[in-house]
Amino acid sequence: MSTKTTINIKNKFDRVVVLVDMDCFYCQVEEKLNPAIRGKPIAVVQYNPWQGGGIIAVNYPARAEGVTRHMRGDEAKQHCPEIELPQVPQVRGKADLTRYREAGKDVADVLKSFTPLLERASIDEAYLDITERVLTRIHEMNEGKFQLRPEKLANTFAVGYENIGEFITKLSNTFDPAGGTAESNSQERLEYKKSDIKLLVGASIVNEIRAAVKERTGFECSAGIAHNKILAKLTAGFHKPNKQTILPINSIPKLYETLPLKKVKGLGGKLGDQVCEVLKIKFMSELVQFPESVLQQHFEQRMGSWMYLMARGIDLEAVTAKFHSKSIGCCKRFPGKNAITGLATLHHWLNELASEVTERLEKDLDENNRTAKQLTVSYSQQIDNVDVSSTRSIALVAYDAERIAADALDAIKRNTERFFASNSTTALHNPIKFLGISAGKFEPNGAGKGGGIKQMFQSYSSKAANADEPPHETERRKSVSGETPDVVTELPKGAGTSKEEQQQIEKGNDASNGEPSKPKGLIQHFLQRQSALAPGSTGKSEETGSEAKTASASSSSEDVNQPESKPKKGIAQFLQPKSAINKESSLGSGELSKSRATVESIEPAAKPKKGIEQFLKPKSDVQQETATGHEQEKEENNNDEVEPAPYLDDTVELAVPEQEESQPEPESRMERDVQISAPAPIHESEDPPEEKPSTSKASFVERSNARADAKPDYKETYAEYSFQVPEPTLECPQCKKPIPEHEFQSHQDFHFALSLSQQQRDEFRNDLKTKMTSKSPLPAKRPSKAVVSAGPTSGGNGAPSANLSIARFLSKVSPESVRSSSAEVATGSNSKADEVPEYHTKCSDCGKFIPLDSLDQHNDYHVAKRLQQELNRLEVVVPSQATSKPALVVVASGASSSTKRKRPANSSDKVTSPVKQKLKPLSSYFTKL
DNA sequence: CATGGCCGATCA
DNA sequence: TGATCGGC
Repeated sequence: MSTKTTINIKNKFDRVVVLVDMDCFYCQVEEKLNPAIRGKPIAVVQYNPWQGGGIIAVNYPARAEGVTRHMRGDEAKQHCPEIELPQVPQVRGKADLTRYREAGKDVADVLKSFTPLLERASIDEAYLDITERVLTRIHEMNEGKFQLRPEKLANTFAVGYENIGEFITKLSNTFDPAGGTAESNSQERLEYKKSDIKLLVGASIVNEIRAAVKERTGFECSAGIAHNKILAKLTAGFHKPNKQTILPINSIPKLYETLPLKKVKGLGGKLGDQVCEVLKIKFMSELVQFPESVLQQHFEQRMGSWMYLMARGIDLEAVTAKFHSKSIGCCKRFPGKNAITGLATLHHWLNELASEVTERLEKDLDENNRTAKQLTVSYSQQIDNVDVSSTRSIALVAYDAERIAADALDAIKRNTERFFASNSTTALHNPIKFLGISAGKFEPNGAGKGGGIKQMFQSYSSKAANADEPPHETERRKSVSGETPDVVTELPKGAGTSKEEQQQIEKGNDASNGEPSKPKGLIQHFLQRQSALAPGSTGKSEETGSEAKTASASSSSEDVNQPESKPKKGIAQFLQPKSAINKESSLGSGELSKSRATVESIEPAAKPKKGIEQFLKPKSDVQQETATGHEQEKEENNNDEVEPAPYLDDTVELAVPEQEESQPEPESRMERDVQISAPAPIHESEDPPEEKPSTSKASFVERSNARADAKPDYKETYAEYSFQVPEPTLECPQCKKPIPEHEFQSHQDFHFALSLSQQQRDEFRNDLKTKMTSKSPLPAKRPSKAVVSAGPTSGGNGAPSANLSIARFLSKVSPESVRSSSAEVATGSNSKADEVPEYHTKCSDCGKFIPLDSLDQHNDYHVAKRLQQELNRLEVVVPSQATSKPALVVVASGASSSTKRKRPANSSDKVTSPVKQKLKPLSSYFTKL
């Protein structure tokens, strides 16, 4: 229970696991926030003043111009002068990510509406187990209630195939004369085929999911669809942005041949280096030769087993329902001369950090009905030019910023011998270069009786001082941890699932769990025929309490395996046996399939080595495309993304994927079905007539495939939404401009913000300055509840946060003066001048040209910086000692090689796409141990 | 001076 | 529990 939940190995390929990954998420968020920059090259930057700020996200237009992460803003401008560089908002002197967190939650909400089996992996990534939905859909297909039409698979790719049509063709072949050896072999192949069909059907669902995300949030994402989390994650990266990729089982071996081991999720760091070094290998494919015992002996038991299975495409980790973070924290670095050298400064920053966590904790309390019980303070100090980091955990007794800050300070003091410099009561002995505060160990609150959540909080925070039990320990708690029968996925402890959420999860579990025999008879219609053998029903989930948790997986295998006779239609028809022509032959990979027990005893089935190779090989040239290729056209299309969807006829070809030589049988049922549905609206966009003469020969998928690899054409892939009607606009009563409906509210905020008096901001600044000169960084105690409403809150830390949501609009100057001042500046934008032009003005402090709408933030930066330096100066200077050095000296930097956390040096080598490179014969895999 | 904040997992 | 690592 302490470790991760895993499924039974019998179900290793039974799940449909999806990783949804938002494309350059921060950029999209900024784009949505500021429509004026939509479609332009964008890089999101934080801490602007130094070298243009550090880039933390780059959108695809900017990537096409060579802009990368790791660059500073200035450098990006050199590569791409027209680039927009929106900043991460700063609050309390540090980057504030709430904007992105909220956007991420919006996305997650949409995802959750598709399945409760959602695991948020980061702010912009989530795993979904959609096995249940897939089975349902397959059932519907068999009953003729759903048709898998080509447009359902727009922007879908399959690893190892030229296009999705080829993959479908492959699946529709009823028998594989190819490898045609042992029965067990064909049995296995049959199982694989069933599994991969689930992926295909899953892809249609994922397309709907992504469309829903786009529709409801405006954000685009990519997805990987595979049988487990690791592979789904890996696969999601093969085609982006705004596309999705399937990883069929039989494509795994080939993929692995060119896949550097270090690209696999748990192997990206030191461990991966070690593995490569010890085993003298580089690619995933080379891993398969080592017995489990050897791997275990080199890399720990658990890890060894994991690697052993991963080498065979197996990852048993379940997708667990996890929506909320288990901890809420924030931190800040103080590099170089920014290191904290005085008590007051330390106190100041602890307060800032504590304020932020408190604010977020209160919000979390409201939303999730839980309270954190533990506080962890982490910090690093420089001792003899070496960074030493420490963390201490203490009880979190109240959601009170000052209390938290005080406790944190106390913890640091307690754990630091020689905290103060000699002879001083304010100057620190060791400069602090990093500070972090994090709250965790959440426990659910009782369902507040009658009262609102706020009362609950107050009662808690007031009595918490003595008792550290929350007011009511409750019945809800039981349902979470206790009695739920065999859960699919265990709920994270302390995930204070509130309200409907809990029910939803449980419902999901029931659904997947409680129905062992669902609608039977699914795809086997078209499969069963040639497989006279009764597939031994795979294990059910009941066995092994700790395993087999993913009931979805087990039930799925059940379903598929039920022999069944039913009126056919749906996919049965769709994928009906087409006559012989299957070009691809065997796809071996015997190893992949066997469970651990059996694997080692299996002979390396001599497989014909053509098979996979054959359809994997071409395509290489496509990805060679240089970034400069399709630039111009992109620029033009930029802001009028909505285009008619020509190429209707292309969709038809989905069913008739172009094959090198033999044309697919025109008579095939599959094709007929597809043609019938062809007139439906499609999701593929226009296609410039440059490659592959656009005769009906090249299928649309193929072209879009090329597209995918040729970066500059990212635009066209946005097409799946291109048939959407343009959003209606409303005229703004104030400025008379047409505003897209969904922007209207924020546009109103814009005017509201402008109308706010400037003095409000000035008060804040004055307040800061006051604190600075009075050397009292501690704000007056503020109400325990986070300030939500605006209004001239009297100073303190509450003020900036109150303005946060509209901060970016606040301007020192009135709208009129904005316009008039525009003359004196260079406008960085080249765009159509009629929409919200960008004005810059010169900062009196650093001389840089700053966009007006971020001038205040910029000024705040200087103020905060001065505050910090002033504090440091006062403290360093005060005591008698500490002397000879000028105020801010701090340590000769030295080589500072001491910095921990170095990054893998070669993070640059990329695996663009699996296929590529010269390959060893397939047989090299099955040499077995 | 310099990816900067994050978050989670693992191992002792 | 704390130190460290991995990854976004």
